[in-house]
Amino acid sequence: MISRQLTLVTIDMGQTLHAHGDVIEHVYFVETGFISALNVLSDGRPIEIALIGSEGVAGFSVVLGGKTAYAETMCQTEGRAYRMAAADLTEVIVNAPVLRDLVLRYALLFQVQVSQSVACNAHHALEQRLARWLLAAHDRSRVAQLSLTQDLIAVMLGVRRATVSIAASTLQRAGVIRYQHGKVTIADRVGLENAACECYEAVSGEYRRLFGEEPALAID
Amino acid sequence: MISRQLTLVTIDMGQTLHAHGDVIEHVYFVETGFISALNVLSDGRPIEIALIGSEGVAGFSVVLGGKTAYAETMCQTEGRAYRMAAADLTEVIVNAPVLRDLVLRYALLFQVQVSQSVACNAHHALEQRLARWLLAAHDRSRVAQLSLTQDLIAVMLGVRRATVSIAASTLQRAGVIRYQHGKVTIADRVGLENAACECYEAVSGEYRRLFGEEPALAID
DNA sequence: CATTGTGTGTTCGCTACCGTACAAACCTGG
DNA sequence: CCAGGTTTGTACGGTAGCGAACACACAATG
Repeated sequence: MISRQLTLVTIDMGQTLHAHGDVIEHVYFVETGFISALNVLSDGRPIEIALIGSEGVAGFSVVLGGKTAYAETMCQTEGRAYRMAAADLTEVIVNAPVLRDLVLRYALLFQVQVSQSVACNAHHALEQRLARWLLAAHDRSRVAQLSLTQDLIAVMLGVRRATVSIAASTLQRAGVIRYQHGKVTIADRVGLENAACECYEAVSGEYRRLFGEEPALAID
Repeated sequence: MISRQLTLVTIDMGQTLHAHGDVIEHVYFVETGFISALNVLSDGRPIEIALIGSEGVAGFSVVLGGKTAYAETMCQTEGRAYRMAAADLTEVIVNAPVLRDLVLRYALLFQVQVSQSVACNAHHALEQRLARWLLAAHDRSRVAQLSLTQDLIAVMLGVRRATVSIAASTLQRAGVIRYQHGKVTIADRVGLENAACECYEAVSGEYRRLFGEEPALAID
């Protein structure tokens, strides 16, 4: 009965679940909302390495043998998650091969996201990257209107806010998004997909390959 | 007796061990030399996401449940590696917790490398990144003179060769490296460390944290 | 209603790196 | 020792994004 060790908790926008270097006390199986995994440089500048939604687990690196968090995890929306003590997870997976394989497979998907971001950041224009990011956020929140400032997105993408503003204006003029004071609305999902680089599709494809056909994890 | 399933093979410079999308037939426990893990965009442009040396295993993603390779692995030097059938590895680790934990911990280190590259590529100047890359290559080959053209390094770092040439000239004028027609010599290791960004130290530190104190894997 | 804070659009000059190109230096094989 | 391929240095104009700054729009509060 794994459910004994799970607690449903609410997660708040801006909340840090794991700070860099901290011992990982809990992992979070996301239910709703989404979480950014960040790499923080010594001067404090963070940059996003991957987005975590209901497909994922924040703090999964305990399963790979990590005691402390390398990536920070920070909530980008309010939402809900099942929290589990890290020690319970590492213990329980010994005799729960299905759960273990699922978490390991997620670790692989996470890695694919980060790898793709390396290529994307190196070779794709900001406007495409912004579109890709909005699509990923949209997938994970499933609402058309997101509470996201350009300032925040700029930090995630590792660019200036002004640069995001210009790219967002272009997308807005094309009619695919609308921006209103801290809120983005996805007006034309297909248009946004066309505006994004291949990286969105590359990661989605890998997600389908890894998790596609089978049912979602039923926690009992 | 794991050694029964291991074959010592030579790896050649330029050889591709896993191509993107291919079924992973074998994994390679690197003995000498080093291997680049690459993310290839659909237009064919590759970019390096991590370096694999004797600390690592090319093709480790089978342990996470991946059947096909997402990252390409390509040898940057000649060297030696113990090759093992992927199926044998996944089978053997069921009853070899030490080996399994070691490979999983390596998967985590690999992830740290890729994550750090995201931040590094976004925020650090090419000269620092070049220094970082040379240090990583030097660590893994343990020889001061490396057979590496600027063209190759440019592809790895995702920049033009001309840009590498300029950065290399600066490092050369500072006396930390020497370049002679396809061969780089590390002349001043400490100077090179000073020229590199924090990312080199961040990854090394994480390596020590994950693998530092214990003896290397004794395969018997 | 006025005030204050927050978010957005846009500007300035600046720099790192781009794509392309070409010549010089270097190694190798005949 | 010469010819041809490889590697490196350097140049050109072009551009995406930088840091800093400012005005304006909107939202929340008293």
